[in-house]
Amino acid sequence: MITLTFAEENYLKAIYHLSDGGKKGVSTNDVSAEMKTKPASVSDMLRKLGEKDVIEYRKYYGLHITEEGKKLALQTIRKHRLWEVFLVEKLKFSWDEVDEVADDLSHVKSQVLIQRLDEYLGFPKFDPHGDPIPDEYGDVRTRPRLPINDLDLGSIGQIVAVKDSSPAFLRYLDKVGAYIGARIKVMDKTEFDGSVEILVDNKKSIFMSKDVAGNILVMV
Amino acid sequence: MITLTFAEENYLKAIYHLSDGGKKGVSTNDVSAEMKTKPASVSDMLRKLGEKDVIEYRKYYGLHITEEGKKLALQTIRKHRLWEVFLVEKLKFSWDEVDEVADDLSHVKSQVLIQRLDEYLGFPKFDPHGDPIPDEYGDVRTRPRLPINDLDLGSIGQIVAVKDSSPAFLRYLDKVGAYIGARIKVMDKTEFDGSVEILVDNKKSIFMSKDVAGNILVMV
DNA sequence: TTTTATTTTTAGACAAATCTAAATCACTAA
DNA sequence: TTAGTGATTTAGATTTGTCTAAAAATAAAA
Ligand SMILES: [Mn+2]
Ligand SMILES: [Mn+2]
Ligand SMILES: [Mn+2]
Ligand SMILES: [Mn+2]
Repeated sequence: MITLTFAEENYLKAIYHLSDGGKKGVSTNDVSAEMKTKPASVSDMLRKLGEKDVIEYRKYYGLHITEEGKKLALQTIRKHRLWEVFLVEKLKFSWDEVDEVADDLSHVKSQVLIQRLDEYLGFPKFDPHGDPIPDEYGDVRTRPRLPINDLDLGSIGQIVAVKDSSPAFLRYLDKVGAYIGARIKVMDKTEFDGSVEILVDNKKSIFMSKDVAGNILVMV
Repeated sequence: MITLTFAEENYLKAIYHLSDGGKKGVSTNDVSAEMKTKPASVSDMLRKLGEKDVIEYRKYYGLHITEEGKKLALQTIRKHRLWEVFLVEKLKFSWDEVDEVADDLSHVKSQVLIQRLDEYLGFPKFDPHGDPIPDEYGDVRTRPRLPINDLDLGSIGQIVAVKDSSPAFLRYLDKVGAYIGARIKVMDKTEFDGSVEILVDNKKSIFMSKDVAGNILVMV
């Protein structure tokens, strides 16, 4: 049985995200930027993760996450997202405050704890940012979703997730009145700068830059 | 502002308990036994805790916890006990399963988390083992309580806490039907071996050894 | 193809927390 | 009052995770 340390677990989760769930290859510098540690530290960690067979690592050529690695990462992600649900649903945190705390909580060891928490929360399928919560076997039911950018003029959809979960971005969304579950319609698209105007819940109109529109994911 | 590492926090909590809340002096071997680490490791840690002024440490003569140390220990204890309440009240853990998990949870950094948790739990005053939960300023309202041993024959009282919180002892109490809040009456005391017979809730009679009786605390 | 720039790894150091083995101190029992 | 025992500390090693500085490898440009 593979056991990971606290830090290895963190790296693996970051690698999973950078891998886009296992498709893309990932470089040392990618991981360094994501983890905010120096490339030298990353090299060392990659060697260890390679030895534990959770990634396939070739010196100077980056890494690929393995099936085993994916499974373990998904367990950590499951815990993280369940705690995020707990913090928002039960403790009334706002969605921009939960990530850091959930990161801490998700390192608590007990299996039973997570089972009971899941049950207590009513087996939620998505976290406060719209990201799917893997089940205890690591299965994750993805739903097709695309950035507002990719919608045609006049098309309608529903906001189901955000790509960027940084507090700054989430607070911006709060301010303009965008939220997970909101029904939207694309009212205008500006070719020149990629900005978009959408109508939320048939009531409120929001202008947003290309950058913002690219970070809001909708289901059509 | 004094900041303690994960391990220092654990040691300080153990020291607080061994100090009986600050009265008694504590030896290196005491701490070693409590923490299940070697005396050599303890010596090193005591030096560090001494440098941080959370204990007063004289080589070869043991230690005393300082006021500052008490405050910090009580913060950790507060977190620990609030999490224990959460696990029992909300996640349906039994009282013999919570200590280890609560130990992990109580190292999560966020202040806000603990405030919100406290609020969510309805500002509980006691944990599942009957121990008082310090408030955010470290104030702890103690109530007079004494071991069943010290009760006279025929006297009545109410179980308010246990001195030993080990799973083995707690499961024993479950088995014989003793619990926090139970009303008891001392029916018999045997001088010879210190064993006691009590009547629980005017219904169930329990025989217990001196050892057991000494670990059940009652309010008269 | 050769040079240059960028990325990545190695080497060496450090802090934290632990251990074992050896040395030292303090108390106690002759 | 001193020898011996037990408690405690020191010395030195190990693991984990991080860093800086320097070396090496790859990728890009000339
Ligand atoms: Mn998160
Ligand atoms: Mn999330
Ligand atoms: Mn406890
Ligand atoms: Mn307790």
